[in-house]
Amino acid sequence: MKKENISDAVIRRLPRYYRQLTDLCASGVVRISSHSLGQEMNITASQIRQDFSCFGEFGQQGYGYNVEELRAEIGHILGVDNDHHLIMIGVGNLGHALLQNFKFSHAGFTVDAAFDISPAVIGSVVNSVPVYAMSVLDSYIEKHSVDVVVLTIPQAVAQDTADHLIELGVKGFWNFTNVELSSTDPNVKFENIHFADSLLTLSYRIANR
Amino acid sequence: MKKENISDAVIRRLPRYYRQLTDLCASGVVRISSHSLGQEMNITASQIRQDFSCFGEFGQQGYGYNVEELRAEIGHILGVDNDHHLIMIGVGNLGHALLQNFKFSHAGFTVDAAFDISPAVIGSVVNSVPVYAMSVLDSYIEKHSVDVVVLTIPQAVAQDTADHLIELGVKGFWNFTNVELSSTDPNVKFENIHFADSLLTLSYRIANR
DNA sequence: TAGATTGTTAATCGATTAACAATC
DNA sequence: TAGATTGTTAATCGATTAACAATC
Repeated sequence: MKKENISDAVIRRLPRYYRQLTDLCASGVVRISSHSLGQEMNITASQIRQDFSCFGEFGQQGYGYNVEELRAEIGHILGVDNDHHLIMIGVGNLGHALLQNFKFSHAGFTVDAAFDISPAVIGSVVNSVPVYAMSVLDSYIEKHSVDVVVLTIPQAVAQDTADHLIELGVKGFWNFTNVELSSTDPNVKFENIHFADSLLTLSYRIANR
Repeated sequence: MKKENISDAVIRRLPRYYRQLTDLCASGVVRISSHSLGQEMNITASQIRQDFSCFGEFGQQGYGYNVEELRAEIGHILGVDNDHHLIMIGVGNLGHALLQNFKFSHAGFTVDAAFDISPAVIGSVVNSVPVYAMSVLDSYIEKHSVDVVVLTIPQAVAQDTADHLIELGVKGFWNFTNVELSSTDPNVKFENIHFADSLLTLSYRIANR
């Protein structure tokens, strides 16, 4: 175990392992070797063992890995059992869709509240999440613990809103705006969903195959 | 210029360059050097020049790059001037949100139609995109050219739907389901938006800072 | 012209793969 | 026990960075 300097590439594979192992659990598979897991995921057995060894020793020689156990370990590494608290800013079409459909709890998150400027949604409750006015955001954050803010707001106000929230002490952002957010504080983490970048990548691939 | 074997990492940086250059254009910046572009994007000047040199020679010694020209070149490489045609399958909350808000045209895509099984949306028109019944999907694809299918459907039917569409000749998928789609045909391209993977990555980062 | 900056080649760094002793 | 498979060290591969001649 050498918990130092886990590379971005490794971290991004963890959710994939977790997903695959969840599927295997659901199919009732009890044990799996790095070799067969690799075949299913199109990853070499070597890489899988390397990846896991960053965090501990989860297998057994001659046997492989217990699926349920390994799933729990990786889930733990990812923090699904941490009960993080989250609020959403911007309850437009996309925010609404996420509140309705996305299983935040599967990733260990509780959605406590949502905020918007539109009187049309303020006061409503979406999938049991109350929608408040932006004017009460500051006092909300002062009173509650907020680990992550979901930004589903227009591009134009993205960086300003993020800056304001960082000042209030927010350290995690799930950013759906097509803007590269940044902070001078390296402890503030941004995870971006850049729809446009993704579609452009696909555009390149279908044009250059 | 050596258009062979462009790595995934390079391709994924192209949309970011395009985005930054679009912003610079909008700000009226005329020229930029690899050094200043790198500072703005947190990328080394070397890497920027390496990346661009995969596709051609877009700069001028002693001057740098003309912003508008470079933006056009990268847009061209990404295929934004290709007029690709796209249909959406699944007009639930998320599909609806994309149709309403996402600027498909900025990436060079025209959304021709959407399909769903729910009578509640069949026959409706969302942001001037007509929603048809799934039962007419096959005949639609036979009659029209479809470059990309957006999959905003439930997980459970994702791989089956994709398989069926691949048989019908579809070669590009923008996949929003939390499923790893695959095809034996290497010419079929998948680009995934895995919300859950993204949030889990953020969960890891805030838990391990 | 002199200064700036490119495109490209060479050097470095990091990530992936292969190999293998340890051991269940 | 013999076969299988791990965790880890070493070898390879590829991507990033540095350096520099070419030249605007």
